[in-house]
Amino acid sequence: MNIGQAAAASGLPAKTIRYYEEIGLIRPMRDTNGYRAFAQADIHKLAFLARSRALGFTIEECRALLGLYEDESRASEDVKRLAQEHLERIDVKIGELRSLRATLGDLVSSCAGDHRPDCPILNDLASGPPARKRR
Amino acid sequence: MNIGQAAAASGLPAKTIRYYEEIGLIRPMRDTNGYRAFAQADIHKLAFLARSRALGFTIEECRALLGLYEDESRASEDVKRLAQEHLERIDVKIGELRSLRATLGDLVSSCAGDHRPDCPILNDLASGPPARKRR
DNA sequence: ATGAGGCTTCCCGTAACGGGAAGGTCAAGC
DNA sequence: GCTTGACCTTCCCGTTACGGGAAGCCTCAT
Repeated sequence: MNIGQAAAASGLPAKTIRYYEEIGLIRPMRDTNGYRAFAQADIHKLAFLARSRALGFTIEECRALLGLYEDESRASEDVKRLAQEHLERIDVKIGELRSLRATLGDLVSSCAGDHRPDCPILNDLASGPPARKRR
Repeated sequence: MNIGQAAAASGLPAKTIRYYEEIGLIRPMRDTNGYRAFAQADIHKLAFLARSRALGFTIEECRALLGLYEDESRASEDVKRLAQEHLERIDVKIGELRSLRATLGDLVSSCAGDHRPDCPILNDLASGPPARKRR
């Protein structure tokens, strides 16, 4: 299996697969012509990585997860902790975005959005970031 | 006012201020010794930028907003549209994160997290990203 | 033999800065 | 007058996870 087929089978772009090899996430064999030769085990790893990345894990977390995946003597505790930390990061991020969304939503709805220059959005922006706690 | 004071007054790190000058967001004067000399107008712009960035606008959006801010003949419509688009991006992002959070939350709570190797999280990851629609 | 795809490596660009080096400047204290 | 320490300057590298594109080899079908 060369890289095009590995890409189709794993759902990852060829560029990404090459990158994963470069940073040592996978180590496919090489044919005599220099082409990468992917074994089924490689395809499985790639699919694992694709899914992990899709769930938002960073590359380094994926590396750790892959290590745990291949370690028969792992403790599920270690896996869970990684996922838990990621989950918390997501919650923090959601919180930040919701806060942003609220502020921005207020501003947007307070702006007439017509041909006149007066704009509460610009007024808010011009009031700067410090001393911004006046509710 | 040199850069340290401008930083304190605007709430932006000096590094960021230099960067903003480099990409043409501001154009402070220079003293004879080569030090940047910030006028009040520059401080206002910096505060505007700090607030805009804090609201999640990209640098290019900030550039546009700053342009509108300084354009007395602007239409608030243009400002509102920029903010509206940003708002929609935020909503999309929140949606994605919530979806992720749901999936990840299920996985985390399904994992025993003990010393044993069995782990539903790894099982899920190993099932790859394609054909993942089976509810 | 030639053309169309694949494959290879290599290098640049992304967003928005942060860290740190090497060196000039300024105000204060001795 | 000199030194110290706190500023300031420019410059260059590193970050995340790849994507785009060039230059060139391999293979198969016409």
